[in-house]
Amino acid sequence: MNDVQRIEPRTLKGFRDHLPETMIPREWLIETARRVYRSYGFAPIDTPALEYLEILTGKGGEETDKQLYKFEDHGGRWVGMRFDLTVPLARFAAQHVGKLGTPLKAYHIATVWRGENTQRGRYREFMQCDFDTLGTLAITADVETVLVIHDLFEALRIPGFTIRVNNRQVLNGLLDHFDLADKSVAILRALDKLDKIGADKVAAEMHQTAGATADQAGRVLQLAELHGSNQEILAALDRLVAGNEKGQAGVAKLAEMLSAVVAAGVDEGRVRISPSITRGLDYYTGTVFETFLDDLPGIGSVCSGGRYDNLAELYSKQELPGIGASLGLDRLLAALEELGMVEKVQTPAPVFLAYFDVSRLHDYLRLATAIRAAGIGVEFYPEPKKLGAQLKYADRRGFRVAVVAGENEWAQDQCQLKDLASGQSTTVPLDDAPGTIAELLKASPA
RNA sequence: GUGGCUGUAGCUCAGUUGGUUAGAGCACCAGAUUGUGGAUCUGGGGGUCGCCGGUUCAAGUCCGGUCAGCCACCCCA
Repeated sequence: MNDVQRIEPRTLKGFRDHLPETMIPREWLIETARRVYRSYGFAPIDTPALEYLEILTGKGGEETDKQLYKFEDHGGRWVGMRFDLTVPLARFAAQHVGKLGTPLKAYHIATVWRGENTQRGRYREFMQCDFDTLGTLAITADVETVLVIHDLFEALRIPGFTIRVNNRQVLNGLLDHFDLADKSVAILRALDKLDKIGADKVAAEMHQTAGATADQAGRVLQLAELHGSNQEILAALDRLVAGNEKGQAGVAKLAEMLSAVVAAGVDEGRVRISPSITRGLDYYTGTVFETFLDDLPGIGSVCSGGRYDNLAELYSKQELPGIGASLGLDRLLAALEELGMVEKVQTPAPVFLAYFDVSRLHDYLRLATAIRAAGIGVEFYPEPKKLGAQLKYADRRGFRVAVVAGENEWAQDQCQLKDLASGQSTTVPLDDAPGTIAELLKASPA
């Protein structure tokens, strides 16, 4: 029995186990996202983890192809594990839009895989909570996307967050004007680093990778470096894109979106026009979003997305523009943990039932059933250990109420209800227990 | 993928120029208190010093490799 060959238990780099203390808040995040998405009429969908490799390659850019987990399956097919949820959604929509019709509003909460180097809040396996609107170019969809992000972070009770928005058309318009349109990916990528490496280095990179002249780089940077209130930035953008049709359209959309969002009741401070936000993925065409936590901007965007009007054309002749965003569940959770906003509750059931009088097993089980029938979760301790030890366990695991019943209580058809936070206990008739517990839980919400 | 830092008990960490049987706090288990937790005291269990190899009479300590974590680049949720 002791001479078996033991295998070291371990997990792959970037892949993690999830213990109850993190899985409980994780599920809460998922449930909250689900609730908010549904409240806007988004319907759940799911797609396979594996796709034909050709579906996944070349849609997000060179870099994403490098990070893709791919292999040959047992049938000799080249397959890849989904890298995000947007590309599979585009395939899904192309395949099923005939049946589902448009506009198609869907949410998708699932795991994705990227074979890149790990860091805090960056894993090789992580969960995204996407919601998307397909089949409409209307600005309403862009507006709603911001509203959903806003409602989501409000529902998550996150006090400080900022949704940064931009529109790629603004910059692309300028690049058309310079005949640099085909280099827009390289330009945007360089621009995205503005906050980190500064204007001089960005200009140098633009020259090197996109062949932009110093004057052109300067004009682009001038646009990206704008700061001030949303209105000031919009006014400045307006001047910079004067005479450029596409750029003007982009600025107009930004303005229209912002005013609609404010009209819908969003505090304008939550939404900031940020001309340097461009997103690294190649498929975005218009509006783009990134959401940062004010207290932990360094961890990066926790909810990003944008408009991708051409993505589905790779799979279908039908026009299928889309817009959506993705909550980075695992990154957000890592951030909340670091900010001390994750409560260390280790039990999903609020009530603890001590096993005390061995001869009354059936009575304990009946009592537990009655409490559960009232919609309250109960954990029954499996062993008739010393009461003190059981209460200690209940305390450590974060139960709110302990139910204690021994020989004396059973003899009188009663039980003791103990509020574990205050230490106060009351004795009630067995029949009243579920109701009284409900009141106790209501009186001291977790 | 590249570079830097780190890796000793479940957790946070000590460990002297290499030198007996590797320690502490917290956590865990038992008891003091045979029906009442979060306090105190006493006792107890738990360590292939990440892993593999090398140098040495001797390696937790030095060297190489490897795996993992963190940081930067890159990119991104």
